Amino acid sequence: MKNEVIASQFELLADILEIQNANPFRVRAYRNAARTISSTAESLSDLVATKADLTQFAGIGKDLAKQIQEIVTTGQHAGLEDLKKQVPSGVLDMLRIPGVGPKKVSVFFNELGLKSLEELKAACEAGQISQLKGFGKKTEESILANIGQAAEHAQRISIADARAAAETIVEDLRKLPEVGQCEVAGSCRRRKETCGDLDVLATCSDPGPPMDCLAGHYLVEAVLQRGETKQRVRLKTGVEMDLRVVPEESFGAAMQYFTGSKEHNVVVRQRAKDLGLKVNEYGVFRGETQVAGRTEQDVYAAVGMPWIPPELRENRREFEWADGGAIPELVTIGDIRGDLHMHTTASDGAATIEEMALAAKERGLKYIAITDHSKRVSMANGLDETRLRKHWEDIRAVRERVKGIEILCGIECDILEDATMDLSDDCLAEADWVIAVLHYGLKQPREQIMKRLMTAVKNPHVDIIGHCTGRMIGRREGADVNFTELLKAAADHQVMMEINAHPSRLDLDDVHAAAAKDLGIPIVISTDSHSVNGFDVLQFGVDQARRAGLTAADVANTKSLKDFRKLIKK
DNA sequence: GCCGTTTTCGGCCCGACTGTTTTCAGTCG
Repeated sequence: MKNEVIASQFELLADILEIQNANPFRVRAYRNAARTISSTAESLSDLVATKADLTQFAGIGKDLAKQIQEIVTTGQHAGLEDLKKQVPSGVLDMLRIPGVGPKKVSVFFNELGLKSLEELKAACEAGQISQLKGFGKKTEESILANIGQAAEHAQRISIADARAAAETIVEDLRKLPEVGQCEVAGSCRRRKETCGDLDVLATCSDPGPPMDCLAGHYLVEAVLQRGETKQRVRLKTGVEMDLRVVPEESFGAAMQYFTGSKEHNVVVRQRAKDLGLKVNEYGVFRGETQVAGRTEQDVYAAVGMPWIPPELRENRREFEWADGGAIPELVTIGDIRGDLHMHTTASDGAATIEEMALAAKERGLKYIAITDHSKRVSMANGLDETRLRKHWEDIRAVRERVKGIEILCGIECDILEDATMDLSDDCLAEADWVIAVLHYGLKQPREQIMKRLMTAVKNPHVDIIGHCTGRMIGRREGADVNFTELLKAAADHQVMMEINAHPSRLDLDDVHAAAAKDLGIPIVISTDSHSVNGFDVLQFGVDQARRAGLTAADVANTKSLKDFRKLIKK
């Protein structure tokens, strides 16, 4: 059972308890637990099987440990099943309507007996909602206007789309003479792989000009809220953006506050409280006196901490590192010297070997591996052994012509559904660099997926596992991988792990890349380029590595080719 | 429901905006 399955049961439990007006701290305990569980690299299923102590995890106590055990061993949660009988799922759907929360849903369900979005819509149209105490016409209209959004799936956008939109708007706001500083905050600044909404901060003595600029921006569809300091808009892509305008002396505090994550900030504010201080978006205060706020460095210093890179602000290990006085010096894009996953016209790429090599050289790379598809990926014109050997000859010929960059003869070899490799060992043995990947049969049961991955890891010629789960973010789930088993085997067999930099893959994710690092497994950040522009995605892979707390020393392709080769097992 | 070098009980982060109200509750981030 995947950790996400357990986490989603706790989320559901929290939703129902909220509608039932349960103790809000109890609700939060369930949400915290859900978050902890889904961001844990180890499989709770496996931990339960080995009778490990689950209370080792923050936010999991005796009671929740027992509940997890029940879910894992019986496949369900009896308490949750009871609660689901009391609150129909259609009632929970109402929580997804913007502006509608548990209190309002509770009134709709308990006083009007509404059990679905359809019934709620009909009640609004009949004017029943505005008759309720504490409700008025505006609420009724707002529900009607927003109920459609609840029916759709809450869509998060990729970090690539998020950055493109947010950075465009920030650049335009900065052009205003009245605006001082302007920056992207929120999950986009933390480089989370997807963003639910966007946050932008600006300093300006008068919030009017930046707000007017945003309201009239070509990317903006509608203004949803506008107050003294905060404006909320919906972009034409459907994603919402908050603009906050703050004074200069509060900019650092506002950046800290609105970069989040929420969980990180809870800890920061708790620590401030312990020191007799209060942290809000305007600064750090002792009583009425502001003691910090102009820069983020000042804010962290005031609560006794070094500045923490935004990518680490998830309340995972950053506080432990800060307390130890050693925040890791995270890898940067400038550290990357080689790219070890790319395609050419030999399979499904758009550029020739030479064009890719020249483009890579122009970007300052010192070495690359050409890794076209193997024959199983027929759709992508994958190579059989005869074509592959000819392709490698072509690569060697390009080596002679293009100087100043080293080119490895590689292959992206499929791990077939029956747990054999798509190419023979003899063929793989001739390669400089072998990436093993899953493309097909991603929905196979966990046992078979693991059998396939273990075949690859144990193969003497496989150097790295590429885009480990095969997920496409927002489009399809990845394979059910037992990471504890896989990473241990990779460490034992000297197999590296890839962070695929494509924004819809970013696989390994941050949590599993951190787990790989802990085991000493070299990580390679690769672009999986299919054209000369494909190299542009490198930053997203580096960002994922930074979120995992990786330094340049943890990333194999920051090394010279000579030192990189020492990490290859053969 | 979790958690504890002031604790096993009594805490659990903080403020803006909206809509409904005459001072605040609900929602959101």
